[in-house]
Amino acid sequence: MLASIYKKLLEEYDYQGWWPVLNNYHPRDYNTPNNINEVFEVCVGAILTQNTNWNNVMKALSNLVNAGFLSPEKIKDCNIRTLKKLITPAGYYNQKAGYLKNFTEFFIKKIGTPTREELLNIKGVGKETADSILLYAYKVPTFVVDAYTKRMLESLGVIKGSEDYDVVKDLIEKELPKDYKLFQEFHALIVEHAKHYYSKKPYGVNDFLNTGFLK
DNA sequence: TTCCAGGCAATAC
DNA sequence: GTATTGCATGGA
Repeated sequence: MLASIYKKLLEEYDYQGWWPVLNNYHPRDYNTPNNINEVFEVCVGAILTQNTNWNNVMKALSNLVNAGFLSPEKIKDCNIRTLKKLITPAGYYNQKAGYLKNFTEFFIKKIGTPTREELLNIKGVGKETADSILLYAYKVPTFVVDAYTKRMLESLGVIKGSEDYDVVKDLIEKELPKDYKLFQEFHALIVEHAKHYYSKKPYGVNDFLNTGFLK
């Protein structure tokens, strides 16, 4: 079921090349992020994009880059007010500035790939952000369940919609090869698809996935 | 003008 | 244990 959804979405939208680094998507390149700076950038983006559209996140990331602040050392040492100002376009900047400080402190100490547990212990990193960081920054095959994913799967009748995050995550992972490349593409494709069909109510109207092949 | 976005933590029930 | 609420900008 989920494999056929993935296949259909891939046919429709092609490879997405997530996670964007320096504003660039990179379809079929699964080596990105290539270095520690890019890894850090993906993590920062994952925190900034919480309940916020990517366009606003790009503005915040650009501000950080232009100010020379997109590095662990800078974010760790900078004045919190300065940080808030730079990330203002991403919204919730009072909270997110603190979240970035918390994450950066962890990032500087941590050697190698963090565990999900470690990430979840950081104030400001919840399940989706932790999984985004693992999947897109560290290439760990863990699936990212977002609001779009649940919305789409509910509309398609795959889930009820009231399931907990980890239940949906396990359900998806169970039915697919545990491959970080596939997980990256599938999540990105779901977001792309959902922007078309699951952003406005009523959800799922004219979704080509919902017109017969699943039923 | 209203609605929404690639959630999270704190609080209330 | 589950449901609500506050957080905020910028684009459609």
